[in-house]
Amino acid sequence: MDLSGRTVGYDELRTLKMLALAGALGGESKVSCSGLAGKLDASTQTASRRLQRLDEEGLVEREIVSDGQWVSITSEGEALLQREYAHYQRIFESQVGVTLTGALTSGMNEGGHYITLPGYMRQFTEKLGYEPFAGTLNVDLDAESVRERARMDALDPTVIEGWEDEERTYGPAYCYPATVEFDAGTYDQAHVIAPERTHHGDDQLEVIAPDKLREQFDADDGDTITIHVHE
Amino acid sequence: MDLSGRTVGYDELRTLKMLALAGALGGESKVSCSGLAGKLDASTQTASRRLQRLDEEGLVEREIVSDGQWVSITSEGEALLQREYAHYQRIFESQVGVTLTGALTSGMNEGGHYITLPGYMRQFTEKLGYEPFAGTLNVDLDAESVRERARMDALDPTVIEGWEDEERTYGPAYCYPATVEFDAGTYDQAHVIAPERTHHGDDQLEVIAPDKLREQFDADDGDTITIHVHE
DNA sequence: ATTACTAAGCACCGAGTAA
DNA sequence: TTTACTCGGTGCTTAGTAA
Repeated sequence: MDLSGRTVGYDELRTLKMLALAGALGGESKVSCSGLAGKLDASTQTASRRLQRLDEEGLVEREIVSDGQWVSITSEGEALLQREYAHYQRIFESQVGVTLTGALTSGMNEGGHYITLPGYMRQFTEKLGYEPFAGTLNVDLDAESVRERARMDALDPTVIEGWEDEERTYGPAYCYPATVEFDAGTYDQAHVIAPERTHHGDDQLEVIAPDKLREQFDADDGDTITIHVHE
Repeated sequence: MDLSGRTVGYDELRTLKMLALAGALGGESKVSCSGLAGKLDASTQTASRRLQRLDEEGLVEREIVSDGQWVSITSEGEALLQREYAHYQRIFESQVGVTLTGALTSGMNEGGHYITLPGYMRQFTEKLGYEPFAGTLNVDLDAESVRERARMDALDPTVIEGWEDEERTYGPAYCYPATVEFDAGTYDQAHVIAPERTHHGDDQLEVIAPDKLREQFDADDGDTITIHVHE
């Protein structure tokens, strides 16, 4: 299973979790290798190495001072912890699924172009059971939802394979079944579609559906909509 | 940091988590080494070995059949996952603390004897700021609370050191600040006291306080009481 | 197809050391 | 005190094989 693609061992994640518990998530936290080594039940060398590695991977930022170091977890590191948390939530909480809210936007609508390409379209028909309307519904997620979104990683998506033509390659995408709530009503045969690797902090969400939702629900830019991503 | 004392590597925990996600928590789940290997991004041999190890540690139970194996996570394994979950909750949830409910009981009241020993009493005065009443309030936790209790591990307790006299040694104990709710009212200067290593499935909880709570709140055996363990 | 053993390779760990 | 380097030893991983 991916830990965000990189070569991050699970022991590193454990170290990252320790740092988060030590308060390195909100902002900087003063850490010493010997102190960390104690918590990890390992040598100071190992603690030092783990911190270096986390640094190299971009999961933490450090400022080394004479009597220790100031460590803060980056947004990438936070995303990793969120993903792990989402797994445990999925294990222990009966309430699965993620509810996101945001404002409808036209955005750049790049997605709308891509999904019509035959390499993708064929797979939608096959794997989702419908041919999506040739455009995506774009949502500007609110801050809370941008964070919540990480929990989608705990669900298992329908994987749309990447492919290539003569000119370029097209990356894989993940589809999550979703229900969309508009002011005018609810639509429940939609899917959230996301590139294989969602950048943390991305506040754009794209939805596909067999129908032109914007028209069907008479929705305009700025309307607040709620997306319930289910399992 | 302890993973329940035993030599359980973090990689094993990761495997256990995967099994839980595969449904091995509620009951048995059919697993094959190759499938598990895929999820773990490791070889089938490693998957096999991890399962063996989890079995040896008593964290899972297995029944090997011709085309795979049926795996179920033991209560000990579940406790381990709960502890890990509690850590993440502590990281991400502002609402920390654990609320437990149960029935008042006289029990054997072993604790009541121990706490009066000078080796402990001295530390209570010093570290908790009061001299506890010479008896513990014993609570029979309900099933839900027995599970919830694992989350206390994510809080950091006041540690009462172990000691010894000529005859025997006395183990260390953990104290967690707590508020106790009786029918007759609420008391908020209490502590839950637990031996260093709580046995999973233990449904007994012991509370100490400067006053004789049973008398002060006119409580009898069988009364339902709520204990809120805070940070 | 399974699970799991053995053996070779390699990555990780920690002692010692430097700055 | 720190952090982090080098360097042996250990133990985990994987390929191959057996059942």
